[in-house]
Amino acid sequence: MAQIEPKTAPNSRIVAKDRRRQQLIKATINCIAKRGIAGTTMADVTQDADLSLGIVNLHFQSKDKLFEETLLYLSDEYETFCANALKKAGHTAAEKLTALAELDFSPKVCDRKKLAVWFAFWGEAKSRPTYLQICAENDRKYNDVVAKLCEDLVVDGGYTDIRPQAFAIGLAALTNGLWLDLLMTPNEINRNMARDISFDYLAVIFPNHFNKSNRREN
Amino acid sequence: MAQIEPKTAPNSRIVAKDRRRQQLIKATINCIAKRGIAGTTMADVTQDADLSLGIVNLHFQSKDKLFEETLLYLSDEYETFCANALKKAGHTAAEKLTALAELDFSPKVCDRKKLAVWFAFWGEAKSRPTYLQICAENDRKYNDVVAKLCEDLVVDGGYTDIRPQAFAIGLAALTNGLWLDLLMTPNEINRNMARDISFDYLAVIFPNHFNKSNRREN
Amino acid sequence: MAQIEPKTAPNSRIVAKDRRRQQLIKATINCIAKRGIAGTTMADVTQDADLSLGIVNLHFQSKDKLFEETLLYLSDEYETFCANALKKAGHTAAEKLTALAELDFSPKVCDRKKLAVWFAFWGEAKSRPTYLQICAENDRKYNDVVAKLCEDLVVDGGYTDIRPQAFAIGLAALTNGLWLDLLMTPNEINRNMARDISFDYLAVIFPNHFNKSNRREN
Amino acid sequence: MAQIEPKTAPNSRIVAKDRRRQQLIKATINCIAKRGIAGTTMADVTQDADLSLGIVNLHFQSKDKLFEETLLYLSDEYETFCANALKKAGHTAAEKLTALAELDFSPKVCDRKKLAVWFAFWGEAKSRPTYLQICAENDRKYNDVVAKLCEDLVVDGGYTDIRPQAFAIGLAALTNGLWLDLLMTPNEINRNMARDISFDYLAVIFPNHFNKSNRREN
DNA sequence: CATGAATGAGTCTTCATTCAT
DNA sequence: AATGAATGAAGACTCATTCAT
Repeated sequence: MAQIEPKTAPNSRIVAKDRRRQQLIKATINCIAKRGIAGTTMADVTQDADLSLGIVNLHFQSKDKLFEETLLYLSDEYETFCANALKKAGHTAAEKLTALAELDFSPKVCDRKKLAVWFAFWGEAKSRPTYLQICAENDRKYNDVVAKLCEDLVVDGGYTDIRPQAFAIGLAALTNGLWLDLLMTPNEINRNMARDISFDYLAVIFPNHFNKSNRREN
Repeated sequence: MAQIEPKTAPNSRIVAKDRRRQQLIKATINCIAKRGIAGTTMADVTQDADLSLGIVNLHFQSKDKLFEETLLYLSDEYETFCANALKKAGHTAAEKLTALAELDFSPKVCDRKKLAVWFAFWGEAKSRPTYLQICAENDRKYNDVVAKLCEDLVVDGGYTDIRPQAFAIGLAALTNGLWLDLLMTPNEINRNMARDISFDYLAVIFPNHFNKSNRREN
Repeated sequence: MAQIEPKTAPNSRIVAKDRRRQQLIKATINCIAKRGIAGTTMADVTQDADLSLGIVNLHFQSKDKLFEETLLYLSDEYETFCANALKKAGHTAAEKLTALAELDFSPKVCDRKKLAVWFAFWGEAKSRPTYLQICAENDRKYNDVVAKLCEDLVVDGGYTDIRPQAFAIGLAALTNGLWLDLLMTPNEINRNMARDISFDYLAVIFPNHFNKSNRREN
Repeated sequence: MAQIEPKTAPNSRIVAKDRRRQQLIKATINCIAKRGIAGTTMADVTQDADLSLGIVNLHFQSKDKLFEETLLYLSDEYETFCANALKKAGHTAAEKLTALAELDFSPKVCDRKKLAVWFAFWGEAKSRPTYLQICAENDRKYNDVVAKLCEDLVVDGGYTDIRPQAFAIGLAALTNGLWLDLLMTPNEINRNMARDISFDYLAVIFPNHFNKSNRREN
């Protein structure tokens, strides 16, 4: 309360610069979700951010760079979400896996706007080595975490015949596929249904650790 | 006179017209795979097809229409593949399900070029109602077929606690997610590995009908 | 007279293409003379040519290329003028040198519009390697021709103490310097005065072949 | 109080201001030589001067004004060089003419950087009345001085048939033309060669006052 | 005085579409 | 039916200039 907000702190300039960049990245996310990558112009982005047209080339060198940094932002944000979810979760592997799965279908990760942007970038990845690289790196990290947790479950639950890497790939694939459904057919599937399908997958693989949801109503 | 001139046969014009359209659609697929939707120009497409620049607007009204028809072409092609696979398959639901799963990871469906184009369209779908509609319709048809087969299996195998719709969504999601992996990280996963993951999913859901693959080498 | 102008000659397309390029180069010369290199926009050029904005990038790849080809055009044109002048001139070296000097101050070479463009390019040459190279090549050719003629005069006239290369450099330098005066102070010097100064230079160097002009009125 | 603080001395501000202006003009000369007039931005100039971007519009009103003042600076500098050269020279017209000719090919006048800037301005002069006026005024002053010296030589040497104005124009033209060669083809001509050609010109015009250089090696 | 982030008019360039041939 | 030169709207990017700090 009595604390003075240092408006003229020594590094206020740098802070402001970073804030501008974030502001532009947020606007870019909005625009890509609304208009797609092909349909998003610099004018769209700067108007959404309520800033002047020339500002993007001041803070990013080019449109390409802005888009790339937007993808990096999403990637970093997701990684942070995962790290926080794992930190807050209980100590068992099952609890951690649950936390990750819950995260993947929580509003802050799984809203149509963000999903649209992810798929927009994935859609361009084949023809954009930079996008491809960022996405692949992202995948790898997630798979490593999940595979590790799977190993712990296998040891703890006495499962046989489970390959952690394949399981991790499968779980991530299922999640991504469900996200696609949420993006494309929001009237036929919602976050809760998707989460249930995901947990059911965990339940059939690790019956000793997860129970099948019997919910038919969502 | 009595000579048959196939080139001027009554409906040869229509055939030629259709051939041109196909030629352009194939070129469009090549170009989108190579350059993405945003990066594909009319000049790219017509050069790839070895045709003149003006021809697209002659056979399709516009670039938008060409892209839309390209998506429709892919959609129809996939539907035809499914129909043929089901026709050739044995009469049991398990055999039919197997045929579909094999199809999804067969070279003619699951090559990186085509996957790239599918994801390119999915990436734009949120901001393009026409794309969205075509994709959603596609999904619906596939889900209906799979759900129906699932019902048969449930009846036949005495499974309880399986919701056919959710299973169909899950199987499709898993497939789409695995396609994404094949597109993004072709060095870490290949068609056979993906197919095995898919079949393992079938095996844990329907243990009486499918066996887990025990292959560790692919 | 009875000859039919083949409007649809087999190579009419190519002819047309070349004509467009010339049209644009002519317009570029006009614009550079009027507005300078820095002040000439693509819109200026295409408006002057009464063509559409996009046409430059159709026939030349870029503004830079257009300017470069404009310089090449001027260079080639001057070379052709020289060749023709030498062809038409008498057979003696003095006659040929006279023809070149007359050419340099004739209306078709020495009008303020063209001089302005030459100096515009020379002004940018230091910072534009391509311009520099074209101009240097141009200089070299002219010097070689003049030096050769000078050698003939030396032999013929029994001059001693004349270095052909230095003379050629001097004559060209004088011409270029006079052009600068014609460009900058057209009220104080005109083509005839400049030509007389040039011929006086020839006369003092080769008194046996050239007479000093005694004109005081121009 | 009684202490003299040079930094806050009565006119220190004006001095500092002038120093900044000079600093910026020097930087402008560097940049124009390196990048040309078209290619020189305010950012280039201020970076070269190691000053902040906004400072130009503080000390000069605009880019145009900065460039204009740069040309004026060069013009004034040259005039000062001439005045000093004439002051230091002997009392005869021949000595004074020699001093001017030496100056024109001395390192402080005749280095490629400065020549590049002169030609850059001359190249824009046709389309920039202000540049044209400054350059023309410059020429006029130089011509007047040289014509006056020429008159003295004529009287002193008993030459006939020499028009001082034409001679002055010719000498200046030769100098400017040689500068162009030094700028464009530095590998084929150097300052000494150019000076010799200039002095040879003096020698053939005023054989009683100047001797032909017989140097063949430079 | 000095700074440099911000602005936005101005430019080059691209490219879908048209249309004379 | 086919061609490809031409068009011009639209977009990315530059950069002189402003102004809050």
